[in-house]
Amino acid sequence: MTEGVSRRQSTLDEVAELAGVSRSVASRVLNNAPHVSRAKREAVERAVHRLGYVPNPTARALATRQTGAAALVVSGEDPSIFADPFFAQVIVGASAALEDADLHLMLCLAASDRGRRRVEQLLRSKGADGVMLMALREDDPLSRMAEEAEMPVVFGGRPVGLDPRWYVDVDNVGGARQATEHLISAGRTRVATIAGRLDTEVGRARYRGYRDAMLAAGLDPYPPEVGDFTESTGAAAMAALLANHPGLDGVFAANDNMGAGALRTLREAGRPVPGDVAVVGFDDLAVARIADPPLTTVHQPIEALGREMARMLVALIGGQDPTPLILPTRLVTRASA
Amino acid sequence: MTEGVSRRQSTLDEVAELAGVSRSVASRVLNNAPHVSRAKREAVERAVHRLGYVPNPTARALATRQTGAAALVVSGEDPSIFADPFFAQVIVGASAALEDADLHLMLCLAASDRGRRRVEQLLRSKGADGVMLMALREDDPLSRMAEEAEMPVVFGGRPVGLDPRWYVDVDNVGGARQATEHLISAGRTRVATIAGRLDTEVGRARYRGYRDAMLAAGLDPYPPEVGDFTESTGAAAMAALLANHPGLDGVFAANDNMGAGALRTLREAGRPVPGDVAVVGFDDLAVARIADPPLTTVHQPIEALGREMARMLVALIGGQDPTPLILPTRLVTRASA
DNA sequence: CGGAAAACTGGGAGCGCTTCCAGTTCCAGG
DNA sequence: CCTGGAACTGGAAGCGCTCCCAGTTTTCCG
Repeated sequence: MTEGVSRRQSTLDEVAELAGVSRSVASRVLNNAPHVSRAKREAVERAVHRLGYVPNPTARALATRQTGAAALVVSGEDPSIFADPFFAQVIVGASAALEDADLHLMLCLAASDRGRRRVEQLLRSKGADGVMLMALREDDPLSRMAEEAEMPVVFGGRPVGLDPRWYVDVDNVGGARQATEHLISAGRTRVATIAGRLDTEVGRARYRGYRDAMLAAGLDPYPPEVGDFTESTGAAAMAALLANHPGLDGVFAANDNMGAGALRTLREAGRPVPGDVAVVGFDDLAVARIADPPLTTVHQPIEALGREMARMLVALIGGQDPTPLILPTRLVTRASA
Repeated sequence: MTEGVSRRQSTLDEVAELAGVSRSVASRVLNNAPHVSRAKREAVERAVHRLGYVPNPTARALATRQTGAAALVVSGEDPSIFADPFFAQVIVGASAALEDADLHLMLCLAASDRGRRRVEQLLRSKGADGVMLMALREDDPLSRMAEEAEMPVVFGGRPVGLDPRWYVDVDNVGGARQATEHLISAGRTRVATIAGRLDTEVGRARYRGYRDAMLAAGLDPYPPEVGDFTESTGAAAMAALLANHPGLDGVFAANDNMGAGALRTLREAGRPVPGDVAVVGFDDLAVARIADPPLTTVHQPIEALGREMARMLVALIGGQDPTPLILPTRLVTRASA
């Protein structure tokens, strides 16, 4: 009859006792530190095995002043922003890199006031060894908190109006320029843009890229029609564009969701794509492949973004001073342009 | 000149000293426990404020034997399974519920062997107060680990071959039946199905629902054409179906991704939807709305799934014994059927 | 106004682990 | 056979907080 009843977790003391050594030696074995004779090392290992001992991470954390966890904070006033598959990919990348450093991933959706307060708590109480911050808005209270935190902080994408010391970003300006140039080089001259919220750096940067490309080609940039990166606002923006500039023959949408929305509006308006109007998106998410017609878009290495953020954070935690990173983008040509 | 230099974090002892009380009293104030006079309470609060004191969660965890965190473990041999927007929504729900209980969310993608070992470590070392488990496969090693863990465990969706004590699931059988009935009641009689992997409970349950509905209507169920829940395998499965049963007039796809793939194949094969072949999906993710034609599908309350899992876990952690939950689904009629 | 009950207080013993440091032991080399 | 140093070892002092408990002060009635 196996006694499955909750036998208390065994401790390092018990291991040491069973192995006939002191707690210090047992500890050294577990952290494979030097100064342990082969014999004792083996004795301890045997004891660990027999007892099924697992070190208590909390106690270890208290003693070492290292929590063994890194936090990924996603800001935004609406938790649904997180539903964007973008974040899932970031997480996959970050998770893998943290795993390599044997750190746990804490996820904080800092949408509500309450959530933000908890993040502040986390930052100030050193509840994690470091933090990755994403999707900050203009005047986001998290910016201030992050600055005051005496803790490694890595930004994912540069926040508006801040110039953080450590960040990983994607070449949004370059990508948007490339997308617009693609449209222009295909002979389109009346190219409008559906921009993302201009209180985000992504929204601004992609608009800037569009604008640069237009000016460089000697064309007049259109005033940006702004959406909030969702399909429905993309559709609405496209409708507005069509109403104000019926003659346009190309559209650069600041992300794929809005691009898909634009395609829908164009379809409903009976304007063939790409025959009449060509459309380019940004992100290269699944929706771009599924859209009809499949959306030409700017691919960005999202998983790599997450991975590099985590790596940078790990370096920071390790006392190094890594340099910021800007990841390249690349145009993916499909049927829509 | 403000001394921004890393002044050591202040401790409860310092607060107590500044407030002129003992550490115990200060502690009681912080946990607003009874037996503290109004005067001392205020004195402590003032000291906390002046020192900018924030309790150290690690020390608290060690003393209370509660980590203040719950883990969400997503199994699967491929981390990309996590890219499914499904999980993002689960997380939004779970995160909100955990926030209410003031618990942090740890996310574990247990794809690699290494990842699985880390989860085991977590389970055995009580590195979290409880665990939510999702996407288990048949014979998933996590099942055994979860059983042995002396820690609250809640399953999201029932794992194949296990009958866990606590879980939250969605009415997959009922939803699939409903979807199939919808097809049948629209006059379709040659209804095939694109099933999800049959080594997952979801895949099996949805196939069972399809089968039940067909039999109940006196129709012959088709053998399932199996995909792995991705768009491309959905497209491939549809192609296979078309090759084997060119006469079919309806398809129930076990999720929206595969449904979207099916739509693509049908479009490429020149089979009008829904005129020639009607299609119904499952999940009601964004892709269903964006698909062309928009996909009729079975809506499942994903965010609620996450929320209820977290709530159940919180109850369990609180020593209660909640009952399993099966969340209802509902048919959403769009153009594809 | 006395005494019992209730409210409050602070000392101290942990929680389980790391790590400093003062010994001990063990070898070469002299 | 002795000596200095390198290799080990284990005692003990924390890490910062909770909480039991015994002692002290109030409060409330009869």
